[in-house]
Amino acid sequence: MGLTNSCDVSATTFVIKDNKLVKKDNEDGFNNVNLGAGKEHLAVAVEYNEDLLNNLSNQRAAKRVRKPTKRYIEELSEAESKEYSGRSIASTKSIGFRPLSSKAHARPARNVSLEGRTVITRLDSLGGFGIQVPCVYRIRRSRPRKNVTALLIINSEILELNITCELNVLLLLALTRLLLEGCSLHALKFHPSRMGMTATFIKKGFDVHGSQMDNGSMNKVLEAKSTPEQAPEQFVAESKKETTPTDMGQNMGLKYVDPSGDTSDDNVVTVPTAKGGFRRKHHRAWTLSEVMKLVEGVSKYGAGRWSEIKRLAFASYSYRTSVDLKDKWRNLLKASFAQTPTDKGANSRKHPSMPIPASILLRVRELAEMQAQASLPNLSTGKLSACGGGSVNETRPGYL
DNA sequence: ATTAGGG
DNA sequence: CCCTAAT
Repeated sequence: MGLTNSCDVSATTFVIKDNKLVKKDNEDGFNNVNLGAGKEHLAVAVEYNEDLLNNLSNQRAAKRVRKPTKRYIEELSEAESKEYSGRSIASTKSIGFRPLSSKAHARPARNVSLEGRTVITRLDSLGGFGIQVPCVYRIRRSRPRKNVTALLIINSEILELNITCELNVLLLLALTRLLLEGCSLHALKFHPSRMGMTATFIKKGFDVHGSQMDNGSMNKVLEAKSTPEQAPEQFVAESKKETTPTDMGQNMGLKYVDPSGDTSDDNVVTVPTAKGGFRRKHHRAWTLSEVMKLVEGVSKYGAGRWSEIKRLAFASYSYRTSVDLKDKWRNLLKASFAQTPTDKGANSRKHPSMPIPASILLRVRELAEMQAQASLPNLSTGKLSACGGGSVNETRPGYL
């Protein structure tokens, strides 16, 4: 199984030989792992940081004070990369598949303990197999900050796979299925694309080096696509149907199903950073319905309960994070209180985005005042202002 | 993991 | 929208 990582880290190639996983260009050492046979004990787990037990927060009485923000990236990236390369060199073997102790067995448990580490997982049924996936799959819009270590546990053999966050779950699931189906892999290729990462599984018997990839006439090529904004649950197994009837089941892939019908571009623009570097910035214009949902959410659950609102009102919008909601609310607030006057340069734009209906801004203002009241232990028997709905300060300061 | 704020 | 600091 040739695993060619064309990403940012080093490329390593693996090949499957007689049910053994063999590192391609370095045939010695650790890397013979039995991949064949049995389907019973299989688990896919992804390690995740666990030092956090959510504290129920008390009332935030005063404004949180913050240390002067230390600006990130370049300064830090150097240190980070230094650390990373150091570690990487120290354990070159850990790049790619690596067998670990086979202590951990499998009866699907909530936590899998491996060499002192505890992996917190959730049992998930995918394609009829018991597969453990991380409890929390944080969706990051951009490249994951750091790699995570994924563990593949097959027949008591444990493979460690270092890949980047967004990619791992998907790939592991796809790979797992392939292995369970008894499909012998010959190679696994990764190729980054605009929309994320694409992995191609090549069935055994296909000589990658000898022929062209796109030729693939009689060869089974399986694909798995990963987009940073997609959650694993949104993938469904799919049969590719281009096989002879007898080959059924050997040809499968994973296909993404976008709930919002948005399979397309994510509007990424690169903006220069203060330190001369660049960073990517996504933009997704807020639609009116999104704004309304946000307002509704705030009215129901209260401003500040962003994760709640996200879960309950924005479940279908994978790209709106709780932070996005918070930011948008802040903007709405600003807009709703922005007093009228002379629309500034805003409307001089060519295609001014649709202004937020005054009614909504009004609602925002009401909610804002309401919540402000609620959080303050008012001394004056707070019957003072009942959030008078009649105030009319019509403006159009806000835009979607 | 979540939330508040600054940029 | 992105990023960090504080919870």
